[in-house]
Order: sequence, then structure tokens, then C-alpha cells
Amino acid sequence: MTTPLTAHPDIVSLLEDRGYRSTAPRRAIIRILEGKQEGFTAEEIGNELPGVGRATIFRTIKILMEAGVICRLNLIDGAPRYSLSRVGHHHHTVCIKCGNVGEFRAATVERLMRGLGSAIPGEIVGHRIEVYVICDKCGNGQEA
Amino acid sequence: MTTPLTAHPDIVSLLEDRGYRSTAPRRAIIRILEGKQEGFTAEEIGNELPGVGRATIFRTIKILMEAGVICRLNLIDGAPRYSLSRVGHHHHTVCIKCGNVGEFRAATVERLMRGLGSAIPGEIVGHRIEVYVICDKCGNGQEA
DNA sequence: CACACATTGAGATTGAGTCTCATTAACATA
DNA sequence: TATGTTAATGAGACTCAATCTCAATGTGTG
Repeated sequence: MTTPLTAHPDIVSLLEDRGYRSTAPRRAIIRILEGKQEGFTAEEIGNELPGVGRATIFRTIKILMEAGVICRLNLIDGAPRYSLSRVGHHHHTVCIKCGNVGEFRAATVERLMRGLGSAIPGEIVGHRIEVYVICDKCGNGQEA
Repeated sequence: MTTPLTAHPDIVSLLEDRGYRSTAPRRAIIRILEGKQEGFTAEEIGNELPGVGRATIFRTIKILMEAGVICRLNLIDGAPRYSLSRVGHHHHTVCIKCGNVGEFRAATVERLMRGLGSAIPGEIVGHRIEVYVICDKCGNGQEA
């Protein structure tokens, strides 16, 4: 598929629309984020921006999550990974070998969820699906 | 000695089958676990067993997870919750208000997952689904 | 420009979970 | 039952992600 590029001004102004100021650290973080095609950890971002404090990294990640720009994946092992949301509602694939994160959407999933209502007590307000894979890169050549 | 054994020989012997010893702390933890119908945190268990060290709580939780007796839910906020696996492969419902955890199985989900293969690059090796709900208890009475 | 206040960074703090290690308990065997 | 081997325990130090505190700084506005 084509690679949907996200332009920085979008995200910055998206934050401005939510009442946040456009600051140098925030712009820097957003720029790094957009360079990453796969998931990333908060630490990775911090390493690439030595001038920016840890707290700011996490604060920015938080407001970006609230704004729906990125989303967090709590994997079973290792640090949580974040990834840019390129499309609105979506789910994730996670390679169990390299940890890379992908996105997918599936109308079937959403249809299924609606159908699930009868099987589950209470009112369904959301869902989250993670599909664990061995990605093409890890599956092709070397088995570790 | 003097072990007022209740009806959880299942789990204890399951651990014994895996080469683990039946110790008083482990039996105590398992007894607490079985009393919980909903999810629980490691801290909760610790609070109910002041005589048992934190490390032991976590060690026991870990081997119970490896044995498939309980499973962990990394929720977005708050401490991870654990819950007894009553059935083999299943998924979870989480009440976003009280945090209670339920289980469900749905053949449709599994069927769907198999069908998803064509839409996802790489080899699917597993999946995890969480359905967020407002449970009957929280939905009935008081809305915030 | 100047002010109000949102934002920042450094470092302290929290909270889950792990590790270390000396002590203790479990279990098999004699 | 005593004994020895080895697993398991608890106390507390430690790790790591994330949050909080707070004085200093930066941003947008009037």
C-alpha cells in the first residue's frame, strides 16, 4: 500500500486547536515521531533529543495520545511502545521477534464487535485488538 | 503442617506437576486468588497476606501465568490486573468504571482471526482482544 | 513591550516488578 | 526420624517507566 505521510504542521496545529502552545520541545518530539515508521519507546525519543527532559517527553506523549495522534501498546514484555495513528480507528500487529508495530483496519472486526453485544454483559464502549505476528523481515531469513 | 486445605488441590497439584513445591505461601496465594471472582492486582494479594513477602507474591503470580492459571491485563491506566483463567483460550471484558474483568470466548473471533491472515503481512501467531464495557453494576445505578 | 501563565528541566518520587543473598522449608532417601 | 540437597522465602536494594514538584523560562496576547 502507499505510505500515508503525515505532515508536521497538522499535528502541531492539532495541538494548538486543543489549547496547547507550540513549543520547541514539542515540535522536536513530533518531528522525531514522524520519522519513525514503526513503533517507538519513550526512551528512544529521549535519546534522540538529549536537550529535552524526560518529563517533557512523557508529557508530550501523553497529550499526543489524548489527541489521538499516537497510541500506546502495552506489550507483555519490554517497555511500552508508541506508534503514530495514521488512520482513525485501527488495531495493531506486533512482531514477537523484533517488536515492530503495524496497523490494520478490518470492517469485519467492527461488525463482529457489534454482534458480540449479545454475548457480553454490560454495555460495550470500546475494544482493542492486538495480533501477534512474525513479520516478513523476521520470518524470511534467519531464525534466531 | 496443619494445612486447612480447601478445594484448590487442582492448582497446587498443577504446579507440582510442573516441578514446583507446595509451600505455605503459594497455597495461601492460590487460596486468595480463588476467592476473587474478578480481576485483582498484585498489591491486593499482598495486602491480604501481610506475612508473605512481595517478591514471593510476584514470583508466584509469574509461575501461575506460565502455567496458564491466571493471565495479566495491561490496562491503559492503573496497575495491571490479573485474573483466573477459567477457560483455556479466551478474551477479556474490562469495565472502564470499576475495572472488573470478565472472560468470554467467541468462536466467531477465532474464525475471523484466521480470515485476517490475508489482510496482514507476516505470519499470525496469536492475538489478544480486550472489550471495554460499562458493566451492569456500574451502568445501572449512578452515572457520574 | 510587558504581563499572565503554560511549559520546561532537573531531580525527587511513585509504583510495578526483579534481583541478591542469607536463612528456611520441602521432599526424597536412608 | 534424621539427614542432606535443593527449592523457596523474605527483606531490602535495585531497575525502569512514568509522574510530581517547583523554580526558571518561553509563548501568545493585549
